[in-house]
Amino acid sequence: MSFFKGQEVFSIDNKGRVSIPAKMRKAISPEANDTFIITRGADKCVVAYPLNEWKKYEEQYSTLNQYDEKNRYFLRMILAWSEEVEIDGNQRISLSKKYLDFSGIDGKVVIVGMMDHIEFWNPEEFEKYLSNHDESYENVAAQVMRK
Amino acid sequence: MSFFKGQEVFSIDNKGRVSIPAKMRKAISPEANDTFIITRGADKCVVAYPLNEWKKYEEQYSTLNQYDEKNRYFLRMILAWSEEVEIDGNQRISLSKKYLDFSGIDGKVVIVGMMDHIEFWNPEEFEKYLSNHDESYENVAAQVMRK
DNA sequence: ATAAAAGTGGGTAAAAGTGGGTGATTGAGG
DNA sequence: CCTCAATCACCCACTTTTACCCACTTTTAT
Repeated sequence: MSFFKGQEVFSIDNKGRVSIPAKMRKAISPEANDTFIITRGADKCVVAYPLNEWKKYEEQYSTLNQYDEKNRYFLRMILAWSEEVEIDGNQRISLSKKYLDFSGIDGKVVIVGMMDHIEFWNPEEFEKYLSNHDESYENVAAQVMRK
Repeated sequence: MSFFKGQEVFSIDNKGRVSIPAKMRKAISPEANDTFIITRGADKCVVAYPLNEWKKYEEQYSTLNQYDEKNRYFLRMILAWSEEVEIDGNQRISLSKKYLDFSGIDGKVVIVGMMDHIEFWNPEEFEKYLSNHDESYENVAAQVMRK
């Protein structure tokens, strides 16, 4: 199982191409078959799951009853935003326009490793996100990790 | 098994022809034999099942008790609206008039991958559908994916 | 210090998406 | 039964986007 971590600031060129940081690349399982699934994050960022990690979610989705209205809505939201991309010969993926628009990414991008996936942020948005949390890191950590 | 995903905005010409998005085309199994079954969706959209996926539903349908009035209604709605089409030399299918009328599709169409099938929406109707869901995506996601 | 790997940028051939013409097929009306 | 119009299948043509290759600079490893 993959476990991504770390943070990098990389360029994104005018074709939407971003390199996958070498350190994170090492965490990709061969089962991913050089393929990522891109989708929107819960926050204002774009996320990329290696194929093998994504498949775990696919399995869950397939068990949902499509005759239920709520389930259909959920599936449409998830799936409509999802797209499969392959890593090119230069270890890059390319993000299509809708993802750049959604996240406001342009020119520079912050890449964050988040365990089973990678996140792409507009650098200013990432800054803003961090500073919007008035609670101290220690406090949140204490709450989250309470047994 | 096929797994469609993604969302595209494509043109539909005055002959009713729509390209199958290349990304979704890659998810079609060869068993589908370049054939789709078109029918109406549960919502105001047109749906297309690759032949092999449709056959799974056919099996389910044939187990339904036809002496039950509700079952008969359901089967008539599904089957009366179903039609088989083949992908042409340019990777397109053509939607006959009744589907365009039902869904209000004209000129532009939103194509959504939904696991075992593809959906075709009038862009405005799709917008409306999304905005009619007052519940936030996170909320629904939390409910649906609750273990 | 040098070689290898990582990150960045650009050119080009192929694929994808879109539109139209034509001859065969069908089906309604005379 | 025949005719004409509408529909459809097939072919070709064009534009835009994507995939693939090469090249260069910077960083890392030995």
